[in-house]
Amino acid sequence: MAKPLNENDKSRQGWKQNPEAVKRDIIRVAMTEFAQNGLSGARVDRIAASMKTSKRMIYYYFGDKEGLYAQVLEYAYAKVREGEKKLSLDDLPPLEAIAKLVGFTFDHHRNNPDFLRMVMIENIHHADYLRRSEIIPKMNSAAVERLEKLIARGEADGVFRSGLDPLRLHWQISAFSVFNVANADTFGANFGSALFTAKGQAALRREVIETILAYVRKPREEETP
Amino acid sequence: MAKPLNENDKSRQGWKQNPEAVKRDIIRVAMTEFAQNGLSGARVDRIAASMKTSKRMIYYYFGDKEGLYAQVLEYAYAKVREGEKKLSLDDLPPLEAIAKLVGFTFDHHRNNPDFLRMVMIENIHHADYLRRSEIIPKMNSAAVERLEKLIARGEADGVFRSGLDPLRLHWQISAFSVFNVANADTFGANFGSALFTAKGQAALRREVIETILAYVRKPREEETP
Amino acid sequence: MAKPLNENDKSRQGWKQNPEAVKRDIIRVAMTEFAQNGLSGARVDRIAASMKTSKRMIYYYFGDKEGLYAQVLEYAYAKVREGEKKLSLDDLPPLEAIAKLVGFTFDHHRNNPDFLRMVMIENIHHADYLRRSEIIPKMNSAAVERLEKLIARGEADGVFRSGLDPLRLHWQISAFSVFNVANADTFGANFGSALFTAKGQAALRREVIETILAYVRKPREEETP
Amino acid sequence: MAKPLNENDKSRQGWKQNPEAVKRDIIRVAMTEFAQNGLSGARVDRIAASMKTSKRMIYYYFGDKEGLYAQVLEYAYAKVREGEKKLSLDDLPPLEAIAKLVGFTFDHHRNNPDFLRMVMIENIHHADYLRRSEIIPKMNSAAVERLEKLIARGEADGVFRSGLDPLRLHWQISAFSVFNVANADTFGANFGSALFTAKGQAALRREVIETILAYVRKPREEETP
DNA sequence: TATGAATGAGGCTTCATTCAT
DNA sequence: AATGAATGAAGCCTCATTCAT
Repeated sequence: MAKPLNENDKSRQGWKQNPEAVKRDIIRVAMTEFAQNGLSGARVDRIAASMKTSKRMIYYYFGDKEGLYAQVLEYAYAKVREGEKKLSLDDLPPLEAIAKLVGFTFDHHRNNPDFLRMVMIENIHHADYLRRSEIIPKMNSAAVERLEKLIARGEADGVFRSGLDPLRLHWQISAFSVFNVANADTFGANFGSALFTAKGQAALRREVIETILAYVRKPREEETP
Repeated sequence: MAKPLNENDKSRQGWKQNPEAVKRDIIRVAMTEFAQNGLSGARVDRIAASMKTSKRMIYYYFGDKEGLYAQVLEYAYAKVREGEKKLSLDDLPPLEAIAKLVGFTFDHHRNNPDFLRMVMIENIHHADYLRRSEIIPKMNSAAVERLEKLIARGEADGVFRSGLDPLRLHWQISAFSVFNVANADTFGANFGSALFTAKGQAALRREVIETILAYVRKPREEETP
Repeated sequence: MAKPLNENDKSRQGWKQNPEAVKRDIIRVAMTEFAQNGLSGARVDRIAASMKTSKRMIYYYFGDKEGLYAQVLEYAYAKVREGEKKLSLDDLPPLEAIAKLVGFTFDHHRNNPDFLRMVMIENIHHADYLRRSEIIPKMNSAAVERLEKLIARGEADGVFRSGLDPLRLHWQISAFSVFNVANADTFGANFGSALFTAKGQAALRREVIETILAYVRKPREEETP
Repeated sequence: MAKPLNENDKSRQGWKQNPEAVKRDIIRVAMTEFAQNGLSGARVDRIAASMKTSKRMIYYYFGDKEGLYAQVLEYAYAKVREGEKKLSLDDLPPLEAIAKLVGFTFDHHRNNPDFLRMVMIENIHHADYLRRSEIIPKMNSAAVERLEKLIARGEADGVFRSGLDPLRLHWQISAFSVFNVANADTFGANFGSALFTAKGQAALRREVIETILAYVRKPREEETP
């Protein structure tokens, strides 16, 4: 009742005295700025201009530009890893589970381009900030563990090629899904944008799934004892 | 501090009066700087400090920092595309040719990490500078055309799956080869560096080739009429 | 981060509701900060971080940083002048009293380096804050008055040179005792630290006493009528 | 002829392209600012406003504020030590030479208050910048060496007390001469300004000389064998 | 052609202080 | 009486770029 509903109105300062909301606001705005311009290209003033609070708060809560960047990176990972939890594969036959996983990853990365831009920027910085994070490493085990279980099921069922490595399989799926987004601009500029239309992406998605399936699937030779 | 008067007899002051040599020197040094730090992270002063000539020459020959960056980008593409010409596939059976092509691309990208960093940086900049180049687009057709011919051969020989799209196949091969280098730092930080040791890379290389082959190869069902 | 609820039973929140104790705590902490860093070099945040109470209290009790500085200065003078009261010279022969006074002053200043740093800082500020104090001027008469009496005794006893000026004599004693502490760092850096070891200080102390005595003592020529 | 005579006219930029002149100008202006306000109290913008060149040059030539401060400190020492060379004592009898030296030092420090303010500021900083200087230590030996020679002469002539230590004697002379300037403001505020009028200073000067002489002079007891 | 000197504009960050509860 | 949150003003410094010779 007392608090104004219009959060975007800077003069209605109902969001004040709510540190978590202020920090979230800063991170949200900063993520766009960093994702678009990189660490050195980002401008603190531009971030401040888009925030509900004053520039000073960036330093109050994050210390400096790099501190803010580090937090944005953690936030980006947390959000994307959170989204991955939605996927459940346990009640599907192994090959269908693989197909679903690849399709889901492909879509998930497409839907989070800013996350992938942060990842690219981190690679420019040799993953220095990621390595310093204490929480990001904890988020990463799930994907590979899920694949580990799935491979075990597929091998037990006799539908998977033997000797599959979960980490390398994860690498392959990531390669396709990341490259599709992270390198879209240069690939498009070099070879045309056909692959990046709705139709082109649908075809690519099908093909990527098919490629992984073709690799994972047990070849005929292995079938007979 | 003081420049030696007699670096070696042949080149002593010989690079002066030779604009092309001066430009090449600048570009070579600038490529390292841009590849390591990105466009906004690169420092004109650092480039100048590593050069044989003075900072003023950068502006004399390239106008400004962005002009230099654009030239470096073109140089990077030219060098890598030049290297790709060494590969000849025509005298190999189609499947072996594919295997060789994938392996070569994987290796070639590994051997040119600075080129891939420039590509990532271009993606951060939405490929704006690449798009403005007049020479880069001309260099790119070869790869896809070569695949086109190869696919035709493979289909004619009855060893390739039907309906393969050369552009999408190029995309897949690129995805693996680019991701391997461009995302090595974050992937390594997230999942360990096992895949990036000499042994890990060899296994990955084999697997990548096998994956593409598994996809390209005509499946058993298609064999019988 | 979180303050313990039970620091120790007696003082638990006991200093609250006790404005004088809070002010003393602030002044004590602030004196260290000002003495170490000067007025402009001191940081309100650092003072606050070392206090038992919050930063807001500084402004509540002292108005602003300069107000706090002024109070710290007064406190520093009060403490040192208080210490000087311990010295009684009345029951000693005049020359011995001088020797004791010089030695005491030398020691007293050595034992209160923060006071002397405040004095130096005040000199940097042209003694502006000292001049505005209402209580400091009242504390200073004692030293000169004591010397006045002592000189009278010494002259009456015929052991002192005639025409001694108490203010100038106080100035001489101060010069030695203050310089010894206030300029120890630069003197040591320029000429080595030999004079500032325990042994060096002892020798210096003896010499300083001897110098003042040599000056104060009635020369032989004056002895005979 | 071609160069404008009016160096103060900013629009006549004849001083340009003369790095040494520019650096000297900056140092001269900066010394006033640092001497008046200390290191943290000094404002780069204020220095810039008083200079003939732009603020940017401070960073071009001195790196940062601390770098400039360090250079100013060296300049202050160099200038004062240079001035001390003017004094020659060799053709005077030892006691007269001491009197002249003390009087000269007293005057010299009075005439260079900004130097002494720099020294005080250095003491606030624990002589950190002085210690890092590579040239200041080399300037300091002269004063003590001169005293060493003088003491040797005085002892040989039988007019000096035996066992005089040159370093400690230098310390005494410095104590008086430095204190007189460095602590003038607080001493004046505490005890009145009588000692700092022309007349007061003359009396003080005489007394300081007399005090040192009284100490140095061989006492009567020592005269007879 | 070539260079060391010079710079305006704008970047990041810190500071003492006040606000809202 | 007390506090954590918040801030405007101003500080130091860096950058790509141009000038003067």
